Amino acid sequence: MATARRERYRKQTREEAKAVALAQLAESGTAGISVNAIAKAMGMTGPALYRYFASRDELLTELITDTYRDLAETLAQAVADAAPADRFRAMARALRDWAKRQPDRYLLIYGTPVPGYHAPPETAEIAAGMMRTIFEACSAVGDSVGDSVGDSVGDADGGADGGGATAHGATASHGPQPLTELEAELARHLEGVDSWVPGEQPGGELKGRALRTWTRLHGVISLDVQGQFAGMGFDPSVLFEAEIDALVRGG
Amino acid sequence: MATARRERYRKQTREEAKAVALAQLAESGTAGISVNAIAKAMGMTGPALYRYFASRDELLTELITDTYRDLAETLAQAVADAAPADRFRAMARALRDWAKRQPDRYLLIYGTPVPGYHAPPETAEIAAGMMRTIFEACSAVGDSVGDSVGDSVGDADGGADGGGATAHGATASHGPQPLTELEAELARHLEGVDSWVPGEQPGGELKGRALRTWTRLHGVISLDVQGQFAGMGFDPSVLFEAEIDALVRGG
DNA sequence: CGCGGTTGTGAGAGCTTCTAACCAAACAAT
DNA sequence: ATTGTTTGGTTAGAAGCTCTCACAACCGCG
Repeated sequence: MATARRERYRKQTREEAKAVALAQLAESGTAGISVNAIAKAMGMTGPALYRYFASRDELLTELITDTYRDLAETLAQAVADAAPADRFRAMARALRDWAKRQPDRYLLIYGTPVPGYHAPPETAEIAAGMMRTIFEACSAVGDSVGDSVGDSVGDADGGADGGGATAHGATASHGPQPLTELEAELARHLEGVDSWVPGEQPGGELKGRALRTWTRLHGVISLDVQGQFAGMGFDPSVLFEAEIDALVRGG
Repeated sequence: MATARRERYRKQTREEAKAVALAQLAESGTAGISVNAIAKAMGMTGPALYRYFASRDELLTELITDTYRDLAETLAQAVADAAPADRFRAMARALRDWAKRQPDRYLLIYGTPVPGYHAPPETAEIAAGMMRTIFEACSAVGDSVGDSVGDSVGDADGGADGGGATAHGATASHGPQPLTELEAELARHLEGVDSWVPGEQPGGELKGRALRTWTRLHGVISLDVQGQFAGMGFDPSVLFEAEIDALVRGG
């Protein structure tokens, strides 16, 4: 542990740079993040920062993975802290609260993808972890309410082929972008989730419920965060709560 | 009529520039749109284009309003063409088809807002028109199914104050950004919609249904278009249809 | 102490938006 | 037909960006 000082200092300035970048993101959007400006704000010249980040994209990537991790942890924490009966609501509200507290970071991961940027493998892993948390919360709602209606969303239209290499083949056929390694990774993680939920068939009811939960919550959160509700004369949080209720009722 | 040639030519090159910009958008995202590159592709130097567009932002704005108009017309057309009983499904499918056919344009209006960009007044007007179409489709679903359950989403939490200057005051209090004229305009249009639907109270059941329709459809479409479903081993269109069913059933 | 890797600097290439000055062609009017 | 004005295009240049390179300064280790 001799030269640990160097590394500590290095990590420290990296962290500082990311903090400044986050501030720039908050006030000027993704495109407002400038390596030069960050360096200047830190009291050094532009090219110096390239000793710490290979490129602007690498900095953005790190910002994104950090954000993913933060959100995933927040959600998991909310679920862990809540009583089993409240887990679903706790998860949903934690998601919205987090997004409203830092809209730019929400848009950073769920907004328009950065031009040349392609998500690194770590992202898929963390995203899968988040899906796991949502699954957990969804299965918790079953405990408190009972699985009521439940149309299977996964296997209607010649739907989700059984286990095994499911996602691999299926995705390659209809997916807009080619199947990358990270996506295969995510698929593996999701299969793990499928088999992890007791008594849950791949593509079954619970998966559909989790998917709907994800898309519906994202629907109101993303529109809200982007200000699309502005001037419409209603409280987005009321709409959000209504969606939670609908989901709990088993829609 | 005399100098109409000039204007015709002018409009023509503006249109050509926008077409090239759209092509650039499709392959490089929003940030990939470059005035210089467009001009070069049209066979002239960069600054020449500034005779036609005051700034890059103005070009983007025009792209956005065009897109809004296109989508609004597509939706309205789909609703008009369908039998009353099928109007809701037709509207929803038209929305998704349009988005899947040109993902970048969908993200252009519903993705992360462009850094410095602020929507022009026309946008609000067209957006209100789109909401009208959704309303129309939602009221049509009432004809074929009956209004079933229906929790009022607009007026729970001290909810939507009655008519008059509703949206104005309400939005200023909780909206993230300040109330601009265009937002007030949108609010007025929405109030018009409220009173336009026969027997509908402001903030009533139908408004909640339309809002939920919007957010849910956007939820699955936006995640799909951004490739967030990649590698998950299911068909997004099945999920979309399931959401349509849930909405029809009165969720 | 001295040696070596790490960190910072300034210069500069190549890109961007956008302004300024200048020139030519097309239209309008006397 | 010869003016004058408006419009479309050019090159030059400012200010910004990312990113590379060569060089100097420092910090820690032996």
